[in-house]
Amino acid sequence: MIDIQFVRDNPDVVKEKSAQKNVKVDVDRLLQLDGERRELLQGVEVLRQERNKIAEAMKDFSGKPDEALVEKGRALKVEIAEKEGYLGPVTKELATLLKQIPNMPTDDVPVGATEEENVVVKTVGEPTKFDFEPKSQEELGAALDLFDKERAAKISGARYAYIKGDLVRLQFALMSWVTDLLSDEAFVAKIIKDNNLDLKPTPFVPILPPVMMRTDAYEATGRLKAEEVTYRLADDDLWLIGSAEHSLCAMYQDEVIPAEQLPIRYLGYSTSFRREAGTYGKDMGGLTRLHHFDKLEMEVFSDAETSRAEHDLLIAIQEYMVAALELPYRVLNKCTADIGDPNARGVDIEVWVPSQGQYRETHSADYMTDFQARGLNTRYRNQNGELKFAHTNDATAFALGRLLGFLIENYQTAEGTIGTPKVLQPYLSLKPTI
RNA sequence: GGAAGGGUGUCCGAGUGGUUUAAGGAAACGGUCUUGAAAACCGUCGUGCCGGCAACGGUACCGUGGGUUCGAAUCCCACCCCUUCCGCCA
Repeated sequence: MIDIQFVRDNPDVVKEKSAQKNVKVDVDRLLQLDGERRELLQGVEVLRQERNKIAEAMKDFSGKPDEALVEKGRALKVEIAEKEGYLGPVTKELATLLKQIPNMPTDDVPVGATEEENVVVKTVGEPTKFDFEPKSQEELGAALDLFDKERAAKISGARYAYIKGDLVRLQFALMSWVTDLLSDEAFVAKIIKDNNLDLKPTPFVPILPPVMMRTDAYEATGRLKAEEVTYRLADDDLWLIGSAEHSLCAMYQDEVIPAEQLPIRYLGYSTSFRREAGTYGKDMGGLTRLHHFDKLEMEVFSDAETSRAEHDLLIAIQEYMVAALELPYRVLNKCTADIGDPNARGVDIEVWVPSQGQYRETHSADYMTDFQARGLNTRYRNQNGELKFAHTNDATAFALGRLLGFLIENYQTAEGTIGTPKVLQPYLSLKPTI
């Protein structure tokens, strides 16, 4: 949620930046309601003050009530109820409009109307070359018996898979590697130093979050989409999370975090559930787009002063990990239309996919400033003793399903087997296929 | 699924109609004492909203929403959540 004071002070900025995000908002109506609400509120508060004065006076008459005062109190009660009746709907509509306003993009977010206008910041490595005809992940999967979508379709439907054998071991190796890496303070310190960031080297705490969330908490995160996007367990008022980020960012709802505990860095692991409605026919092959996939996700709570550096840290870690896997990749600075409503900034990393001859998204990094925490009422007390809304950042560590498919394509050999990335070799002692 | 207990400030916890401006304790912060620290002692210490340049004033808030009352943390109704025990169970 945005700060209403910001809207009052900068209505034109809000209009302009909302439009850049393709979000329709009625700022004029919002401000009109805000004015009405304040006027009504003052009227009500004056009456409440009178009522409180009567109550105060009545304290002295305990035992023998003053009929005149009682009568005045009765009249006030009716009047207050009437005015409060006007206040209710105005407050409600105002809240609805306020929730529709997206976070303001930072100045270094390119303005664009569609994802076509995302800006490629850099490209690292050359598209993988093969001196043989490379196979697609579907072909590799079939040849090496790494996943089975036909049987999954029989029992669950389209967009499900049985992931098997060495591909499972590859996933576990990736998970172990990343968990060890990010839990290591020296590693975090190194990335901070290499990127000239002014941050504490607090390591990431591995965490397994709940995969179901209540409606109220989910809504507060700003991440709950309609039932077309998120799976709902209607009988229990629960939703299946679309990312570990969703239950991680809600962890400190209605809490005040002591400043010395910041930053809090988590490495969450969970299965991510997505209905993928509206994507019929898209990415039907392989493991690129399934109804659920396992994902390692970084989540950071920080103060306002360091949150942008935390964002840069997460991107640097992402790059480090993709580069360590020796995958060709590029980094995109997403344009205003492509970052989410709660985002102030968003960066994607895309990995080269040989069978598609293009880069495909495997990572994203989201910088929310205090927008998300305001909705969740997650605060911290700064050194001056003031309460501030926390700043949140999240970023993909690895979206395993999709990454596994892209990884095996890049690592395939002329013999039809798959090589093992160097960094995973301590975790993976594979024979024939990998 | 059955039964019982409970939701109060950063935390613990008292509080069954008006001196609640929420007792008391802890933590935190400031000070006294001390070579320094600890301890002890003294002091400060809730949040949101509205108005105000500010000092400050007003108002709301004791799980949520209704209700009773001149007046509700306190009484009534509904709901939500947590804990414990039983049942089931990886």
